[in-house]
Amino acid sequence: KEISAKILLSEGNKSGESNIYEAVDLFDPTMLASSSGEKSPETNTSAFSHPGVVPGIELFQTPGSASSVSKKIKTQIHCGCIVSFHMFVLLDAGGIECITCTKKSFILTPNPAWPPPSLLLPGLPERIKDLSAKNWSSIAASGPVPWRQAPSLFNPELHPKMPSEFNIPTSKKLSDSMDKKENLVFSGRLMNGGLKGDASQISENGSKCEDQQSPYVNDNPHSAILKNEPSSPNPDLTLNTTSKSEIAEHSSISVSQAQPPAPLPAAANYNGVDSFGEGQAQIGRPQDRNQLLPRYWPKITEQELQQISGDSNSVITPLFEKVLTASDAGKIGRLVLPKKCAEVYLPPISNPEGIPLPVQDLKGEEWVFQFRFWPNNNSRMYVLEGKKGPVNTRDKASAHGDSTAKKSKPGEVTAQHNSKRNSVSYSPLTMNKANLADSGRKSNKVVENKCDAKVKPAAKPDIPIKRKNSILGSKSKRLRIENEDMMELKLTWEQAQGLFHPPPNNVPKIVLIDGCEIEEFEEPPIIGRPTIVAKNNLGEIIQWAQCEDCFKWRKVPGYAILPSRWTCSENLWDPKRSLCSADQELTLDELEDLLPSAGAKKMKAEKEDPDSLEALEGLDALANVAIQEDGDAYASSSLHTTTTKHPRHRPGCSCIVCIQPPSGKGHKHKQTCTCNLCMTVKRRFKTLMLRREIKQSEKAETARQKLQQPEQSGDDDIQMFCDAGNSSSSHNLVNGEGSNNDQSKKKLSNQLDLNIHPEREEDLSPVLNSGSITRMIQDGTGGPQKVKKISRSGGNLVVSQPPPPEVGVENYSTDVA
DNA sequence: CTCGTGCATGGGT
DNA sequence: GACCCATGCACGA
Repeated sequence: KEISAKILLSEGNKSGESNIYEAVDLFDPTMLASSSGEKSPETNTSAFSHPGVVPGIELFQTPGSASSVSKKIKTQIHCGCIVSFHMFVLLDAGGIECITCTKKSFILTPNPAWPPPSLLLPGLPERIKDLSAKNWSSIAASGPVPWRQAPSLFNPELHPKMPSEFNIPTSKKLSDSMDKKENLVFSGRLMNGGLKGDASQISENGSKCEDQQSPYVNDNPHSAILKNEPSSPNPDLTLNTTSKSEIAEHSSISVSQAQPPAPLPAAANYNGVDSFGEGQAQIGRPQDRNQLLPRYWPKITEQELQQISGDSNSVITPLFEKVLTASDAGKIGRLVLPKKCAEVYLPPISNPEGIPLPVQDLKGEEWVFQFRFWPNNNSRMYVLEGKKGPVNTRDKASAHGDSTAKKSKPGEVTAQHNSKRNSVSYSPLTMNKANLADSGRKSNKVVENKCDAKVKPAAKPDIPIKRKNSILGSKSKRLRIENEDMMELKLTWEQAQGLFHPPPNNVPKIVLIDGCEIEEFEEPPIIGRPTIVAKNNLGEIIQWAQCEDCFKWRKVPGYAILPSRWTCSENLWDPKRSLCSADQELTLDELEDLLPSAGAKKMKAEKEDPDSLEALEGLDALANVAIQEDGDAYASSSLHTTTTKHPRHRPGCSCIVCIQPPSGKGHKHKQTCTCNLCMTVKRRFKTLMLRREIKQSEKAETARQKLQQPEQSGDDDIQMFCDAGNSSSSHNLVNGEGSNNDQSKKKLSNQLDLNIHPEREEDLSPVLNSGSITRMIQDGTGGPQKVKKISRSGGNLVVSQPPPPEVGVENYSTDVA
């Protein structure tokens, strides 16, 4: 109830020499409490607790001292009357008139630029309607009124906007704008505080604002106006012809918007030059207000302005107003400024760093904001930074009804806020009503979030409010990884593990977690070329490494750590085979035995035991399934799938660590295991594979057609070697000898993996593509690009279908991704 | 672990 | 479809 942390910023001074932005805070717990008809401020201690009560900022300009202004204009005016400076209006057509004469002429000369009477209130001259209650009262009000209070009446630029403001919104428009407008409304209401009723109040909720309505709302406002009651507080003309309920039903926006509470003589004043008495001759920023969306138009009332200007001699020109969002009011201390507002009213900045912007609050306290921008989508986002102080101060004050400035703890405020909200502001009914709940939520969102995090459960709302941006909500899309991507991630990671070598001379610490031995190294691993570790005839540990150039496998000592790119020429240990021309020591069969690839295993398994093959596939797929299944935990599972560190895993866990023991020490689940987990995995894997096969057959068909094209079959410059890792693709082939191996060629021709969509790189089948650490090597010979996509996992090297020439190989790095 | 910063994202206009 | 802008979030201090 108590907070409208409205920050009012004033710009400039009379001379226009320097623009000093004045932050004026209208917050007044007492006022607000009374305005909302609620309890004393002491009991309403939270910030933004009222639904729809939102903070806002307004920017004002202070061109100069009011007193000097009044001297100027307290002279004879066009109509011949001599009036005080606050008793006149500036005419659309130019010139000024005293209030009395203006009233007469209103009736006689409606403004043709205005909307047809049908859009307005029947029976009222349009012009009078535009003279909102506030305007009117401003004009008519007694006491010092700054020059700028000659309202929009005399600013022709404002008029084109007016028709839209008067439009009775259709249902959608109404509802769309309801919440935002309500924010304004509430803001306005709170701004008004105990001052006067505001027509806009009614718009939010008929009942809610009854106690605050101006008498003119219910009574005959025409008479009020025609009577020219100086004390008339913001009577709202547009409300007069309808009952309150009707208003509440369908016209809140037009009400709140129809009469900008503080219509601005915008153009005449923004340059900081006192144009008073000089009509429209001095137009500093002619583009000003019309460039802004109406929602940024200042809504401050004259009374509020008076309050702000107060004793100071400055005259304040509202520039724009923004209802603070949650993030604006959050503890980050950043306030996003509407772009147009920033560009129109604030000093131009070219450096993202921005400039310091001195700002004064209502109490005269000075703050320095950093006015800056962020590049954003070829555009800019303007922000005020460093507002933490003022905002926190407001929080504190609002939370405790204490105007002394102390740093607040968001949590406190939050808790109070929430409990307040629960007890008063929100009920299911309320929340269902129009957009009220939305607006309320909006204003409260940041607080809610804080609450969730920091406040004891008791403070949680009774009514669960679905957090729009919950982790599972729309905002989490960035976190979502498509299943296939997950598999790719998992496999890629798995492959990457193969590139890691333990740091030399570093003895691992063996950690036992749930029976799994896990090696821990103090030093980070070395990323090197993956090799196949084996034993020679003497039982010594050796490694088989594949040459980057000729793809032949060379024997290197077990302790050797090879660079990620390694060729025969670097084979220091076997000079005989330090040239690519040298024969490969291993036969293909030997290599097949060596390679722990799924492909190789499967080829054998297929012959021996179809069932075990299925089990093998099932286990291979288990990781994928685990990832797919475990939606919430996918991140952790995908990240931990192949690491040997998984402190949280436990028996029964379907994560990869539980399924696959570290360092190839055998399966935790045997291939023939028929436990629930394995059976589930098998079952699901079958489904998965079935789907894939359907997909693949479609793609294969397409690919076959492509391959049958002459230019494709004749131009085989591109070869892609791609590892299927331990995926179960049966299309893959171990290629031990390179392309000059007849057998391989035969296999290659028969078993080309046709999963790749010939047209699109991203269409690579997950089975084939996933898990591959690819290396695209661009042939430097020019002409048709020769690409070899090589990838390995666990020493497995698989040849897959050559991609089409149009694949953008230039984009691929020649380094390991 | 918290906080600040800067950018990215995506819903809304 | 372009733009705005509220806010999420990665990253570094």
